[in-house]
Amino acid sequence: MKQAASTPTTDEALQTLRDAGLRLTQPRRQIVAALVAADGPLSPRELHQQLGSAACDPVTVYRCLTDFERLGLVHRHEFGDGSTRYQLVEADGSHLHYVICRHCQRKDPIHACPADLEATVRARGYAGVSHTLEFFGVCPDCQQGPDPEPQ
Amino acid sequence: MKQAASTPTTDEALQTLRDAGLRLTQPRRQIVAALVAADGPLSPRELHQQLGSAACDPVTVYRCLTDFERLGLVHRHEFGDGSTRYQLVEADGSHLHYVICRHCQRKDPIHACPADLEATVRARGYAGVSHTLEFFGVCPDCQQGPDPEPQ
DNA sequence: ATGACTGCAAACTGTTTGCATTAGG
DNA sequence: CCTAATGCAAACAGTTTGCAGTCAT
Repeated sequence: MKQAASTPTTDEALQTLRDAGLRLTQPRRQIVAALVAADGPLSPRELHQQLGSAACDPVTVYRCLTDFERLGLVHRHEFGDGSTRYQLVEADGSHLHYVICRHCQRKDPIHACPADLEATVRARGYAGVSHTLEFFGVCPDCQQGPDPEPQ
Repeated sequence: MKQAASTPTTDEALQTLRDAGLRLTQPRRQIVAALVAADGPLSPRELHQQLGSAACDPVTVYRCLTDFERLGLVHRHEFGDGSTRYQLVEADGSHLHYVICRHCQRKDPIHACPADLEATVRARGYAGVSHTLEFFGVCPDCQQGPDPEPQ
């Protein structure tokens, strides 16, 4: 038996690409590795910075992330701050959601997922259902201090 | 007693603005009226087009919608198509969520809301909690015909 | 070999910002 | 009046697109 929700290894993720008929190019390998190593959602820009500009072109990061999402390899987050973030889905297909502090922009993972609501959607006849969910609020710290960290 | 979930009237919405200390300017009145009349989420661009370019500057639409969201007057949607959409919240504070067809981009309202999950967030000490939730899938029509409406 | 993929450059779109002017209370 | 709010112009950021060269298979 394996553990409930573990991040896929780089090899497992690469296998997903191979199975989908995608070529295992150098940029893709590096992007996958960075996603596996990441501890939270990354924007295309952040991802590219971590790889170093020598690794590949920023455009390639966009293209790869789009493909990876289509394969269900990564989950897309819309934090409402102008850029999309991506995070590897767990081995069991689960993913996290976050609360974003309206004041300090801090992202706090929440272990709650409306996976059950997807059943409602499937009942409508939709296939390949996924979802994005983000919470927004003012974190405890920012409620306390009159001005802990505006930005 | 009043009905469960009805769209606020223009006057009710304007009162909200007044209560918040915002001035009832001409552009704001028109934007509120357009939101009340709307039957679904509108992007700033769509909203501005409905008003007619004579009504006000597009920038004003952005500023107003941002303010309105802060007041909890409108709900923000992130359909992942590059632009944010706004919709008036119901009189009882409820709102709708949507399924977006990955193929034809159709938006289908879903009467399911993870309002209960917000309790989890509040339990963490967050205040003024709100959320965005969108579902994505392939609608029945697009599953049928091999190519009903690619775009 | 050959088609998928990348890199580069440039276009685009949605959104934000600064500042002078206008108008709401 | 006096300040919030608007309009205008311009900057910005993230993302997309076209095309020629390159690399995985």
